[in-house]
Amino acid sequence: MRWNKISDAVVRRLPIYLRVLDDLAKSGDTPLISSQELGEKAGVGSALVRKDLAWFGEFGKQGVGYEVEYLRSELRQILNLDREHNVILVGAGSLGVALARYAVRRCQEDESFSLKLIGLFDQDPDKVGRAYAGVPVYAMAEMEGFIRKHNVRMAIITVPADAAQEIALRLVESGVRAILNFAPAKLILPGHVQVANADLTLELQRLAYYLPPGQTEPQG
Amino acid sequence: MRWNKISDAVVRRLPIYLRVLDDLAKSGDTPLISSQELGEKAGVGSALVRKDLAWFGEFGKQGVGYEVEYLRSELRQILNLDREHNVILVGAGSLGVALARYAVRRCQEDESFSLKLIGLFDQDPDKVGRAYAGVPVYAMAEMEGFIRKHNVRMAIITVPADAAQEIALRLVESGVRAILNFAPAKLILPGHVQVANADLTLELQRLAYYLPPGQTEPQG
DNA sequence: TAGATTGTTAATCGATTAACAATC
DNA sequence: TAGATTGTTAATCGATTAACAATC
Repeated sequence: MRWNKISDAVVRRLPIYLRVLDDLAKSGDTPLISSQELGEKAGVGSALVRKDLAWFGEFGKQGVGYEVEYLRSELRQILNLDREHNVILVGAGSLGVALARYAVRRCQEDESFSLKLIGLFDQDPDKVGRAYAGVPVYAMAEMEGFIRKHNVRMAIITVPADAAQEIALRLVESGVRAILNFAPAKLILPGHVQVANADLTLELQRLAYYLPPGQTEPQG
Repeated sequence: MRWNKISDAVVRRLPIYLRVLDDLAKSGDTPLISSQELGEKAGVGSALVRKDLAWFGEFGKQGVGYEVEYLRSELRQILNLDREHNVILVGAGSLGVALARYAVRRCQEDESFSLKLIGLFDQDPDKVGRAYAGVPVYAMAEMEGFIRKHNVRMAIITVPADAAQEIALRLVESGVRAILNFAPAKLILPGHVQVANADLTLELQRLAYYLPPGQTEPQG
């Protein structure tokens, strides 16, 4: 199956639906769910739920709803989460290592996670050869070979902002197609590469907008 | 100044513009910038740049452009980044600690960051009393008092998913108005509270959609 | 059958882009 | 003045919601 031009807004909601279905499947409460209920749990209108799903097929039954297990399995296929993907992380600083632990734990606990972190990369010779959460740290020079050897298509970038663009280009040239970027920098990459920005600074600064402009010091 | 109904999409771009202006101010290359250039550096159309800024005032000069320093200072005011905000972080696990280090470093390096992490909170009695990146860890029981005493309006949540909702409610009841949530859980909170979700799992799963459905194992 | 809920079309809403008069 | 670029209005584009016939 290949779907032409599904909008990014739609794709963004699919993992949310999947999470709801995963929880439901785990609890085993109900074998069926309506677009109404699924919408409520996902924080989305019921019409939008139906429309999103309808892009990919007819998964429901009129008058009945959606079979939880069936829809779950379909969503996993659509998201390519029915098989594992090898992932690497570049930049084994404290954030990188923390994310590595997080990803490894997630992989163990969550059946739908489907992403396997198989290598960390770092400049620092002291870190190379070590391992965090069971994932070895390799030297930057080995990166391209490693990506090709293990068919890595997804990477996480946690290097400083001024190194991010260069690293991203090296990743892409070696075959990486999707990047989760934590560096506070805009990556300029070919259109066939998907980038998700996890720029904490931007998020925090944006939140500050909503803070009432009052005193910051203690009132007492 | 108070602006009624500025859309979230607009607010989201303001920190991006600010970052461009900060870089420009630091390099000192040019005292003026056009909406065209600013747009290019921010990854946004020039018309949209002008429209976004026009919501808040008339900051440019026809035929000339925008004064970098002036626009920068206006944006900082609009985003409430012209004064420091006290921030706490709940959940001093490896991710929490890594984010703490990140925030502290950011605060030292980046003049426009304007957020000061003043406390970590954790359940684990072994962690309470310690400090990471110079920020002390407090017991959960002290949280409400601390928030009120230090007038904390913003918080970062890095606790496990099943604890997130309860923690969020406690934060909000004590006066927190903006939350950056790393827990993979949808927070249900009163409308006056702004939540930014940094749900890594959702981002990674969404990226998997774009991976070509080929073999995951080495081709060799 | 009667009641419920899907898949889909049409209507609405909101955000982005194009265009241009105003003006520096 | 002539050239450039803003601020703003109108046109376009896309995403969400409402409504309903089809059908389980």
